[in-house]
Amino acid sequence: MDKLLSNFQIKVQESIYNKNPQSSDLGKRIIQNSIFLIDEIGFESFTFKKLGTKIGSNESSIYRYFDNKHKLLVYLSSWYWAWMEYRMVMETFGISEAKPKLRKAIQVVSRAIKEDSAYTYINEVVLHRIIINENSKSFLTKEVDKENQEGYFFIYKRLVIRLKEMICECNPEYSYPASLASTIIETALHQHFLKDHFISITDCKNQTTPTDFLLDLVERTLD
Amino acid sequence: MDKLLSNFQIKVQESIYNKNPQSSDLGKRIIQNSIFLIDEIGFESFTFKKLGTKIGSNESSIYRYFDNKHKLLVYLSSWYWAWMEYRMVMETFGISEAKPKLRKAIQVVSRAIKEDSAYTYINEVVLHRIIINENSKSFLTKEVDKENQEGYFFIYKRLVIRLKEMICECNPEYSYPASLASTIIETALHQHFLKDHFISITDCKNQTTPTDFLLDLVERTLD
Amino acid sequence: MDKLLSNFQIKVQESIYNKNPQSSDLGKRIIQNSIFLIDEIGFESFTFKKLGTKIGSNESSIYRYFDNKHKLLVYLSSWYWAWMEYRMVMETFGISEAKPKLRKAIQVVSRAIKEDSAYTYINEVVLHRIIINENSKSFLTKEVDKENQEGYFFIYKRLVIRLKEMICECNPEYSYPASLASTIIETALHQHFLKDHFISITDCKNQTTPTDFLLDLVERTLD
Amino acid sequence: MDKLLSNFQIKVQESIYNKNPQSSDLGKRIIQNSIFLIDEIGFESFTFKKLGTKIGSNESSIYRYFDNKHKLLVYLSSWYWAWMEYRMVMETFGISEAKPKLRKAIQVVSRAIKEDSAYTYINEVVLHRIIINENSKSFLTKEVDKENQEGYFFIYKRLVIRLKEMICECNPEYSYPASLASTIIETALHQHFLKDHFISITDCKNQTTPTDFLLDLVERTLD
DNA sequence: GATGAATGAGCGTTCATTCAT
DNA sequence: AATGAATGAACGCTCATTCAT
Repeated sequence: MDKLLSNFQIKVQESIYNKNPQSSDLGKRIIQNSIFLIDEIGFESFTFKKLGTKIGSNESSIYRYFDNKHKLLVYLSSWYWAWMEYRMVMETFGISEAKPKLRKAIQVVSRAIKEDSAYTYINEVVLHRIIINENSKSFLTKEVDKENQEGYFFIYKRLVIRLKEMICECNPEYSYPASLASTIIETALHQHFLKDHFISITDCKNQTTPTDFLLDLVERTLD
Repeated sequence: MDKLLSNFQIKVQESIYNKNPQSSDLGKRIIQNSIFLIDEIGFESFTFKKLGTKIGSNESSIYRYFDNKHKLLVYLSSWYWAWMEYRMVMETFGISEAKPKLRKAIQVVSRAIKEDSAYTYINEVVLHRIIINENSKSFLTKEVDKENQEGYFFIYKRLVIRLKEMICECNPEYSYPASLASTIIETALHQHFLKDHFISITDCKNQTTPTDFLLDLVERTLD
Repeated sequence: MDKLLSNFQIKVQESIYNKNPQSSDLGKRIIQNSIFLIDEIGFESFTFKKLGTKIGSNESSIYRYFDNKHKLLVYLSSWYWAWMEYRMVMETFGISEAKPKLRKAIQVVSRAIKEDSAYTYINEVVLHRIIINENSKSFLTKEVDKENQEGYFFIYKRLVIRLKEMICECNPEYSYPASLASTIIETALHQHFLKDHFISITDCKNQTTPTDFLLDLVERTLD
Repeated sequence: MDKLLSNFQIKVQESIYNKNPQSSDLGKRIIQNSIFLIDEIGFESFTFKKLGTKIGSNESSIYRYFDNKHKLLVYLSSWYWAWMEYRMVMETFGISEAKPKLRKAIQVVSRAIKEDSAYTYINEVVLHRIIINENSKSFLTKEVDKENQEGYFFIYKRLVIRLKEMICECNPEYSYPASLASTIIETALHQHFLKDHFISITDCKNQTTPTDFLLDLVERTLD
């Protein structure tokens, strides 16, 4: 499957970028290094100027690809969720029973990403770290409605809806499948954050991942 | 109780501010108007310069109270959670049974804030709106660990821990009381956001608040 | 005469351009659309990038024709004055008496351009508008003397000198024929501007054109 | 009279600046040196950064006074015309006859400014030079109507109207007093420019100033 | 000849902050 | 204690231009 994935190009909403970063070497360097740089200094301190310095290129070149750092974050976020969705679809594909299928899906979205799959210029371990810290900033803005209409969060929402459908298949009577699905996705990130920074308000440790908590939670809820 | 509350001063960690904004008229105007301004233009666009203009005061005066806008956000956030904790404590005080007590607590933290209690210079309806949008930005930073050590998030965590304890009282066997508690708090905000912006991935509407979803979720989980 | 004009190529100083825009389709599109774009957004906001976008071409292509936007303006200006001179020569050709000849010449340079002659890719109505607004910027620069030596304003000056000669023929005793001629040309543009923007300091209206004022002025001056 | 002038503060429309440059030492240095710098390098090349360097101050300080270089130009222009108006009023004050009064007014607005009156931080000789070159750029913009409504060109127009009234007093029958007045002002500048750069299309020399031409023109026109 | 990509330089602006009052 | 003025630093962005194809 990894072989297969390596040929598969993750597709991100065109409206987010001016020029597809996957279409050139510079574009790939922008993506690759923005992940490292955001991880290193945080999104607030991150600027195109610093990124330009890192990739040995003028910041003006980066503007060819993205209008501003916010759009770049939306891109990274979309890429992450597209990748996540792909994995979820692949890993649950062969499972016919509803419950094991949902369990697998939850595992996919909540497990720690342990090794770099190395089949692209994107380091998924680091990307996962920045998604935990920065994902919500991509939509917690004053422009969220306008950007939502332009499809900026389409992939993210599609993933949640897939999860919701799996929940419905498990228990068609359940009243809050969408809310549960969005809570799972959000919690998968949030508990990771808590385990790293606010350990007193989570039960997750490096051994006990959010996965255990979520699997348990969903099982109790849907049964 | 409202009477009581009006005399009760919400106390916020001293390390956050340079001079207590509750100690002067200017300080109160800073708090009062920062809430309105952040609600209006968003935290990213918010600056001390703009706030200064709004309150008819020089920006340099605001520095007497807060070192930077991030600390002001932490203050507002802490104030919100202190206020929430106070309400939770008050409203659950008389309830002796564990389950109804927890139910009430969940209601308090997740219900829509409908009317302005008007007993302070703080507009809680608007504050609630900015907490939904900006709360996570107060800790999703590179300085989180340092600031956590200085107690910036103490009140927030104490509230979660109170909730966790109520969960434990309901079901001492349950393995993830802290994670569940933090998930409740997070979800209470997040589902509000979704209902306002991403309606396709929530079941909450203006009628069906996050409260219903959370009460149902917790009941199923702990029984 | 229109027939004749359509075959007649307005010739502009070679030193202004790198490649003659009349020699290719792209060149003509550059001229045609630069007139519309300058009219639309003003010369200050006008850039080759925006022009490139408008004509569906890369900005670098425009550099083949003009070194910079200033030279393009000089080109448009020269084209306008060459066209104006041509019309003046044509329309006064058959008139033998000095005074009616001068009167006709003044009419030609000062009248409102009402209809699009449509025999070229250049919209003269719009070009007239941008000449009113931008002509003086072509010479009010620090480089004026150098550019003047290179012949950038040759056509403009030749037109004024033609007018001066007509003035001399009317009244060989008059002491300021050149100043009067240049004032006529300048005033023909300036009063158009005033009538559109500063109506309190002109007597020109849409009915009373600069022509009336100028004819009257010259008549009184030369008699 | 010079004594009197030195106490008289030229007043410029408040809407043009953020902070009155006459109110501080830095403000005066900004005005003083902007005149020299614009004269030296031209308005197109002039930037706040360069001005900041010249006055040994950060460009950001200049923004306290003017939003942009265009507003600074409008300020200089307004100052010039206010100063001109003041001189015109003073020098014509004692003249009761209409014709000599008008002649004096024309002399005031068109004569070469020969010496620095030295009673302010403003060098009028240099200011006159930049007005000749840059004045028209203050209104030949896309924003002219909006700015006109905000009173940016009030002083300029008031001067023209004063001149117009003098013309009317000379000859109440004359049909184009406003156009003649605006032409005089414009020509006073334009002929100065031509004498310095396009000598072939003016009769003005260093000896024969625009004044002679204009006095003659007006006399012939109004008699 | 025309184009697309990339770039260096610098512009206008804002921000957070300091200093003097 | 509060304010106003001034500033250094850096941000986001655009421009004109070059280079390779």
